[in-house]
Amino acid sequence: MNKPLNVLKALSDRNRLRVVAALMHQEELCACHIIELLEVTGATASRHMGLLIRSGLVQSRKAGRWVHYRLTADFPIPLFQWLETELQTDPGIKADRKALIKITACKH
Amino acid sequence: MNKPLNVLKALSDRNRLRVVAALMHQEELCACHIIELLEVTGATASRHMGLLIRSGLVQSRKAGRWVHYRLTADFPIPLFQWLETELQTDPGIKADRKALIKITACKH
DNA sequence: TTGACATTTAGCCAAACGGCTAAGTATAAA
DNA sequence: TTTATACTTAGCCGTTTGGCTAAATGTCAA
Repeated sequence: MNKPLNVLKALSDRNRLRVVAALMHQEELCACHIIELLEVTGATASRHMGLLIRSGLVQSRKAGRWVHYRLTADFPIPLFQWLETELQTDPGIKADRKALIKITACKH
Repeated sequence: MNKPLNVLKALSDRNRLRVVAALMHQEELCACHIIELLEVTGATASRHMGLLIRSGLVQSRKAGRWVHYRLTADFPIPLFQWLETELQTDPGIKADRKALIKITACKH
């Protein structure tokens, strides 16, 4: 049960869940956007993203000095559905979405 | 995002996931069955079950000296679906199901 | 090639977690 | 009412986790 367990562990941290929630409505996010959103150091953000990648939920794309993250094509659909309904009305997530509008305004 | 986060945290432990997987095919399990399945002390099992209950995934029913656990009626359906497909073929879970046949043979 | 910038890796630290034993509570049986 | 049984709560202890800073890596610009 390692695969589903790793997925559940990956999602069972507030900041990682915030990133996944953001990627559910954002297609792609640069590392620096995630740093700004979570208000953590680059090192911390990088470690979180590494864990999400190893869980198979997220993939990364390197573009020059920047790294862009997105959900993988095989992100489990039922999980996506459940998160969508659960997080739709969440105040924290709604605040994040609002914050992301400003954060992603500066393109890389 | 506390509710979904608590659900994810509740499921992100191997032993708790094993219990939930068991309850997906078992309707109801007594505490002593869970102790036998996980091979942990009663105290440890009790703490895990308390956490699952507080997450809203599991409910308990006291019958005399025994406590029986089952999934709640509002166990998230997409989550159930996903776990079912992911765990269906898992060797550990299959072994658990087999073990449960013997464990639940003695009725309370 | 050098310098600046974006990200990752290594290593430290406090907090959270999961196991245990021992003690407490509740119920049934003697 | 006493004793045994089923579970929970409290408290200890080693491991994991999530944050940080500092150092390493990789890429672009000057």
